[in-house]
Amino acid sequence: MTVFEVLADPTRRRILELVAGQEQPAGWLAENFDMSGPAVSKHLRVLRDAGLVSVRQAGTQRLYRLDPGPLSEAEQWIATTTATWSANLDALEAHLDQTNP
Amino acid sequence: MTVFEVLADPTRRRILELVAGQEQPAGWLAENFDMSGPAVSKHLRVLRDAGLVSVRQAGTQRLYRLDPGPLSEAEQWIATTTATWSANLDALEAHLDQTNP
DNA sequence: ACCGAATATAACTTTAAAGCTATCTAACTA
DNA sequence: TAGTTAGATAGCTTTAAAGTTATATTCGGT
Repeated sequence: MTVFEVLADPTRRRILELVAGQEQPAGWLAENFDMSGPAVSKHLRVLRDAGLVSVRQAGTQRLYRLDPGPLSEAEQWIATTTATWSANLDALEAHLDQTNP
Repeated sequence: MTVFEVLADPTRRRILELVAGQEQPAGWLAENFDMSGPAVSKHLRVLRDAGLVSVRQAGTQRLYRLDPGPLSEAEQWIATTTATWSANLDALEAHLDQTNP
């Protein structure tokens, strides 16, 4: 599953927001959503497999925290694509300046 | 459909790359993919609805170009989330520096 | 060793996205 | 104005993601 596919789901984006500030136990995360525990657990699984979160066992609970690596991968794609766009925009403007002084 | 949902599909991401540099006709875009024309047309529809591309009629063909607005929206979400993460990382390091001089 | 709490996995159902073929629309061209 | 080309829409099928309940696992406490 690619980063963008993982980010497509709003529940998963919200989870990432919740664990960005500090690590949080799975149970507490689940409380934030209007769905069953297993459903949230499955989302956590997807996030783990994609490397977007990491887990740490603390007694009986599992603490999740953000792992920003894959996020910057996505950010890069956006930045590159946008850069290509503005490069071309600049070229166009330069051309207009030249032909229409 | 949210920006991230739209970006989840690899065909759509590739289309955005193809129209980032300069506007391109729908037919030429379709040639770049191993799928039917209508399938590509549907992706273009999704991209239009999301405001990620705009179209211009040129004779018999339709020229698509990137519209970067919604992209920066997605970029912002990533940036904010990452920022929250590093803010906390900084706080943690400061704490460690303080307790472990 | 046993029990309860926290979380994960299994098996299943429902829904929607993505593809296909066939058909329609719009614009240029003879 | 009839034909041709470019592209979009309609209707349909298949696949996979996301949810559900039930069951399994793992750890700490008694």
